[in-house]
Amino acid sequence: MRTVEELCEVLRQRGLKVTPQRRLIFEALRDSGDHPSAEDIYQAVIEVMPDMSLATVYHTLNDLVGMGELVNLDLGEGKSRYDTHTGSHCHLVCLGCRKVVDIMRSPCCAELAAEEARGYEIERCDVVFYGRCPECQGGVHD
Amino acid sequence: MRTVEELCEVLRQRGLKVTPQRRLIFEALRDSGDHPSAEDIYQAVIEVMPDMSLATVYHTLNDLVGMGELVNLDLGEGKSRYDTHTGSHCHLVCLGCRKVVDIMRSPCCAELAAEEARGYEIERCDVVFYGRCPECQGGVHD
DNA sequence: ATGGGTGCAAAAGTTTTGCATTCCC
DNA sequence: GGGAATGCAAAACTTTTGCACCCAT
Repeated sequence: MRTVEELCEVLRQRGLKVTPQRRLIFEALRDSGDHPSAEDIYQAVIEVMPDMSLATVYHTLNDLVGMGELVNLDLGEGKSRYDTHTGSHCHLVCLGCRKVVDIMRSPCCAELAAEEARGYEIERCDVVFYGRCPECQGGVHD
Repeated sequence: MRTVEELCEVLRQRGLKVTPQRRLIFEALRDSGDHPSAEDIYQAVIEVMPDMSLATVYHTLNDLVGMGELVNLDLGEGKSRYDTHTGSHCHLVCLGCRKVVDIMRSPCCAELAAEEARGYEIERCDVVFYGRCPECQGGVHD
């Protein structure tokens, strides 16, 4: 992820405005090592700016996704998570605690044989591994 | 996917009841070549049984998923799609028309090096390719 | 007859939208 | 000053749940 100042510069270059709310959301994204949901970001920012609206959080996150500065992850939880790593990589999700970790390698299956691609122009490939992290092994299952 | 009669037999073996609603939902799944959403199945069954409730559709689909007879696909659309192919395979989604096709091969990236797995017990791996089908190429983007 | 299934409506949860007000440029 | 951003509330949308009634076994 770019620095907060770089993201502000991206906004300016697009004629968008740099507001305290947006700067705070950028900082929350930078500080959330994890893969936060919109609600996670909202909870983080209202610690500092209690009047911030959840709608503002969604607007800003959607803007970042639209500018290619953030990735919207759908891990089958019924809500989105966001990833500041915009490069191609895989994810590993714990079926117990739902923790998500990055696997920093390009999906090896990104190569699709011509007869498999059926004439599609492939744009990207999402790979998600599901398993149990060390802490959740041996415990109750789901 | 099993035949409708086989699915009914699975229900009986579990002490569950075979109702006209459930049989109709099984038929709708069998006849929807595609990867239908709950709403798609609902629209199909109310053609025949107009009083069927959407809640019944959800109940039955969830039961099938719980019994391992159906797979709940999350393709980042904000709603679930269902796949009667329960074996391991990949999916290819058109970013234009959202059509989904199966790629009948086991995800080759299912092998995760020990240092990448970080001690996780890997259970399964979802692979989704995103691209543009022949009909949606050259047209407007999204 | 009995326990599970169904239909209806309401609820829950996430995300979007309309609109008046605020404020960055 | 002007147009975009914000906050609030309501709406949209998918999915779940509570409950009274019904029906397959």
